[in-house]
Amino acid sequence: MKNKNVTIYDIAKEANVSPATVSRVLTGNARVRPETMKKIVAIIEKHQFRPNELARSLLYKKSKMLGFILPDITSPFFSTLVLKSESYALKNGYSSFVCNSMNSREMESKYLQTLLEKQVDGIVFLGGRINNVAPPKEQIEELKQVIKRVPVVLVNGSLPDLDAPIIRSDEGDGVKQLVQLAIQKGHTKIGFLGGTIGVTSYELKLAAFEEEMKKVGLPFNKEWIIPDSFSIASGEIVIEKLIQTKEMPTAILCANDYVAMGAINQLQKHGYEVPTDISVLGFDDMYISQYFPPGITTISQNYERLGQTAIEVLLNMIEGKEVERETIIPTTLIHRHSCL
Amino acid sequence: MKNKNVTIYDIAKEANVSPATVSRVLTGNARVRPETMKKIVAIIEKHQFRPNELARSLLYKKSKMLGFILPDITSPFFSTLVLKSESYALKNGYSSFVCNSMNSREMESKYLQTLLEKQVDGIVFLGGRINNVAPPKEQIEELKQVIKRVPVVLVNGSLPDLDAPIIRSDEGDGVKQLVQLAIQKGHTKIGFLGGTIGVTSYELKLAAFEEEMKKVGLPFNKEWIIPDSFSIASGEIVIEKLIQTKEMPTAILCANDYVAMGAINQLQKHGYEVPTDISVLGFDDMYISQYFPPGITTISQNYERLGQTAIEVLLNMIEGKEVERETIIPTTLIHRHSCL
DNA sequence: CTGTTAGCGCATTCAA
DNA sequence: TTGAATGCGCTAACAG
Repeated sequence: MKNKNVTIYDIAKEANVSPATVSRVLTGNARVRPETMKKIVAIIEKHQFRPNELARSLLYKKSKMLGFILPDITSPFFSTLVLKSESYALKNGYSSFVCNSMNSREMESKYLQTLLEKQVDGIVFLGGRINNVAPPKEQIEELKQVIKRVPVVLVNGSLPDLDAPIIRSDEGDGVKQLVQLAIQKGHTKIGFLGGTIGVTSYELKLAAFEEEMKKVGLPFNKEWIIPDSFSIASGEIVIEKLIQTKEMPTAILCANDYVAMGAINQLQKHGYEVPTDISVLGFDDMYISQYFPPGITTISQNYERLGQTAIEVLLNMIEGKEVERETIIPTTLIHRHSCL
Repeated sequence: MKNKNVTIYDIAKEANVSPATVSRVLTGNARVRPETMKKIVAIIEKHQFRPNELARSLLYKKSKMLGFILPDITSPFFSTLVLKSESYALKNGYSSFVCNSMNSREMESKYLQTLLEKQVDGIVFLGGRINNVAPPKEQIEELKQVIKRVPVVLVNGSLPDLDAPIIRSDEGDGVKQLVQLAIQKGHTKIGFLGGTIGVTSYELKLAAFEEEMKKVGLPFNKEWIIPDSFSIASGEIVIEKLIQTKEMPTAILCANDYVAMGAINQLQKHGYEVPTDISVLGFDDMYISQYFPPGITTISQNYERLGQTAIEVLLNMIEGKEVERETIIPTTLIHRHSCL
């Protein structure tokens, strides 16, 4: 069986001191006579004693734990963001719970409760309900209750009438950069493919696309706006539909790099070469994108800054400081070879 | 400021009962008069009261928390595995800490300590030091100390002389299936590319490759064994080297799908068509692999079973049951179009 | 069925 | 500089 857990009492007894003194050397919050200290430290080492953080948390009313709620860690966007955030949180002494909701609202609720019960000091919410254009009232209400108890930050999303700080990358501006690039390369017939209707990341990008197209006086052809979802398979589907149209665009913006990959594949199956016959632009700059032939021209979200800022804001809230209601992280155009 | 946390004492006072009674309705471990129950439940609802799990953990000496130590959640292998594991853990009432060590031994050590202090009930260790063929003694020793305090399972790795259960997928058999497939397609000149020397996943696969080649009496040409690492870039590098050899193989096994992708790209740059000129076989069956032209023939590790089994074994250990020292999960050949 | 008490491991008063 | 006592929030005896 496992070692019975050794506590400060055991250490104290062995050192012939009181538990309080052991606690003092552990925290360093009070002076201890050097010899006593040395003796205690030796015994701590000997037993490989580590203080029970749970007990401390109970006392301090601070758990030094953060929760992340996200749809699916398997998606490069979320995994990269979590990686950066977690690393920054650790630097500040916080451990991270990762909760995959699988995009289910019930799971989100369950995890919200669990995180509350575990007494996390803060929650980072990504995707899911905060990406819905019209979320049900109960879902908003639930989160409203949560933020009364623990600080929450929203990344790349929002919820109407919810007073929680938002950290988001400038997706709209990213789309505009893409449109500008296409125009600069001489394209005038530009489509927008993929993305899920009702999901903010799609609606936002589409709105920016329409705005930019109209601003520069280019035709906004509804036939070339074909939503579906954000997967590779979706990219294929969307090309099948595009091919049915009277006329093909010469450049297409895709809702993300997955859609772009599916699109490129499917275009080639139909004999279109990318970028010579048609230019394809992505979004997100996933790890594979630079290698996916011919190399996808895309927008990089600044994951490091996005993650770090989210944690920064969250920690500030935890410390009771005032924080920005919304922080926008710029996006960057990555030139590669899928746009000519 | 935040709501002062309400406790069972507050609930008890408001309901004119003792804290113990409130606790009883919370746990359901003892009968409570229906009316009392109703009253208490109402007050709990009213305050949205949730019991402090930290306090419970302190009492039960069980935190219902699990820790995962892994190099990098951004890698599809790890993220998929974590996703499956976490979901299964949750079904059993456990929350999951995810710790990205970035393949640094110091980070692994730090996280090990943190997890111990947080009183996790068990640890899943993936990659990092347990994937080294010859790890330093201190690293083994450290883990030996850890397993004295908390159950640990090792996934797809091991540490000499460490008494911790191992769950691994049958990588060796996977390689053999690949070799068999190549032979069946008429190949006799087969190479093995990518992978990092000194990392078990490479050494293991290479050994299986050599064994199988010799078993069927095929030439084991050392020129066609070119290690590097497990990245896409590595696949490109490795092809550059392969092209320098006197003679090209007609089929290559790659250490994983990333290497295969890089290899396919680079081969095409040199005018080799996959699979008509050369067959390329991968390993891991990542999400992109089916879409990466021409569709990568590869080996799927059964992530769901791998993850679930790891958690199962860990939970059994936590409950003090005897467990298998080693569990092997079979791998599956996925036929696609990169092997002709 | 319900209340009282004690203790999980720790840090912090307050005295000495 | 050190020790004794207290309480963080909860549950499990033990009485009643």
